[in-house]
Amino acid sequence: MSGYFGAGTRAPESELEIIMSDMPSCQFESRPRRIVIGSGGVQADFCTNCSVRPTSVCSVIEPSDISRLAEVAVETIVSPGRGFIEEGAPATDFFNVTSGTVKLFKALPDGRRQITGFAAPGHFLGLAVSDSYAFGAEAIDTVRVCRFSREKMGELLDDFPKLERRLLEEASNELVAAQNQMLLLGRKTARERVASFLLDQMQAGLLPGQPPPSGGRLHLPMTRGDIADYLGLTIETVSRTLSWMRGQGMIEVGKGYAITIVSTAKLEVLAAGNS
Amino acid sequence: MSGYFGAGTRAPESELEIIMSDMPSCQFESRPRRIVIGSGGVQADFCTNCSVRPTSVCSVIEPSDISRLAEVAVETIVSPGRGFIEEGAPATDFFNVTSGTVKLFKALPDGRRQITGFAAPGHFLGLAVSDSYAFGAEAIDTVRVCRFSREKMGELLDDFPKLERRLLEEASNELVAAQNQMLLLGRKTARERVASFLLDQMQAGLLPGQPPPSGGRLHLPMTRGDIADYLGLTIETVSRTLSWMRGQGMIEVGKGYAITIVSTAKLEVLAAGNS
DNA sequence: CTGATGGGTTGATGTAAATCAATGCGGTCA
DNA sequence: TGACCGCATTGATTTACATCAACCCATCAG
Repeated sequence: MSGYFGAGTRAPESELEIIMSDMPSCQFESRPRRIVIGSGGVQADFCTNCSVRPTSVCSVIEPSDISRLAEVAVETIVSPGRGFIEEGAPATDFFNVTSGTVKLFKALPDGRRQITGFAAPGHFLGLAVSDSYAFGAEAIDTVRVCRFSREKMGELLDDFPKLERRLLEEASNELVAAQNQMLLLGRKTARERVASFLLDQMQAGLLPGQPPPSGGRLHLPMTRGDIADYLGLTIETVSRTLSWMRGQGMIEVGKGYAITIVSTAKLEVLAAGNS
Repeated sequence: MSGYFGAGTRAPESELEIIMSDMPSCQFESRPRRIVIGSGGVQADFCTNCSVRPTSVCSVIEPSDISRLAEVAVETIVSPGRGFIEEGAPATDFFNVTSGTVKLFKALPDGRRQITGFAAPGHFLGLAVSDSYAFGAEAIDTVRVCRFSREKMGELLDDFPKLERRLLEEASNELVAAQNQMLLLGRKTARERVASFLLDQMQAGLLPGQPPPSGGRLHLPMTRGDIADYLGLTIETVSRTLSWMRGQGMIEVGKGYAITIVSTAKLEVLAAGNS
């Protein structure tokens, strides 16, 4: 439990290209695993121009020190459906999502799966402490992440105390979200869960760094199966509940991954715990 | 979201005695609320002799600086069933549990309740960030806590960077526990939940700072109702499941709050996800 | 064009756990 | 002493959701 940061034993890797199959955290991936890599951290504006820097943990690093950040960050592109953190594997890296959406999950031996959260751009991954990852992570759509080795992250933390405070803030926010999710999973009905989920997704879209949803229009990148695994339900129940909400005039269900929230008020009544 | 620490506006309070009814976080408490207070932080050995210091966040403060800690800590005794953090109330303080067990919970408007965790001695409370508490806290048995104002805590963090890292570690551990609980609540059956709970409680007893359970003997301070609210079940289901486990020769259910684990192996098979 | 595949919806049926209900038991208070 | 209360256990019944199953509609490969 000591040796919190800097305990990593990862071999130095190329700054410019990585083949995912070399990463131990991807051994469970069965699909073809060629991974495209963005240009590495050679130029300083790699971080300066980062679209999520203003909203991510990196924002606490002063522009004058930005090169330090760029040195240790390796940008990686993960294609849809690909996993890049395996539950239980040695925790060698931290990640910062720069685009796309990631699902985080835990699984039981028989395959039952609980998605513990969705990570949008700006989200920091890998905080869970110990020598191995406590959860898995998989790209939903095309995802870009900044990868930091645990070791180098430790050095950064020593040099930039602000970073540590920011990580604590990040962790605390996660904790609040986790507690809300426990209330949802333990005590809410299917309808309440789906309503809460839709409102949360709308809220997330209103945050800086996300494309703003206009007129209640949501673009959910995840499948019904993902939503079910997130809400502790089955695909069928999610589908039926969405259909019921459509019938109630609460939402409109578009083709593909589009859902439009027609009545926020009705959903809020539901989510708060009425039926 | 900024003004993380040090945003508190709490008036200076007596170091020696506190009446709980003066605390805004206790307005919801209907029972008589006279609270006994331990001798305050006047002498330096207040913290030096603290039984949980070795295992709590306070352990990172050097003995030479211990007086700084004692200055800002106020020891409070909370009697059984009494709440000392109200969900949604202004978050003015942090707490460190020094003895007894605390339940942390969130509630829906109609009274449904989810216990998000039990806090044992050494546990740090209040990490959830924002101006108001995201959860409530209530003493299960007689509880002693060290209280720190948010403001003073901010000063401590500025002066002792190690403290910040320790808090991050604490938060990360909480996060792992929360993820496990999400898996439990979303995907495990009643039997699996109760088995996981019993094993967790045994594990918690093995940690330093807790009375070591001998021969699988557990003393659970919480009621069946608390267990149910923690596991997302009803009282009846918890009771039935414990009876079933007794019938299976997995446990023995004693009078009051005593449970003896007879077969850890059988419980582990259950908890891992077999029926 | 055609069959396969993955995601989604909807219907019929089953079941784990909730709900409703009765009973026991150990405190505590009048 | 007896009435009451909180907590726990156990039984009967109900129900929300899971499971099983059929089907639609894209997309994609051959």
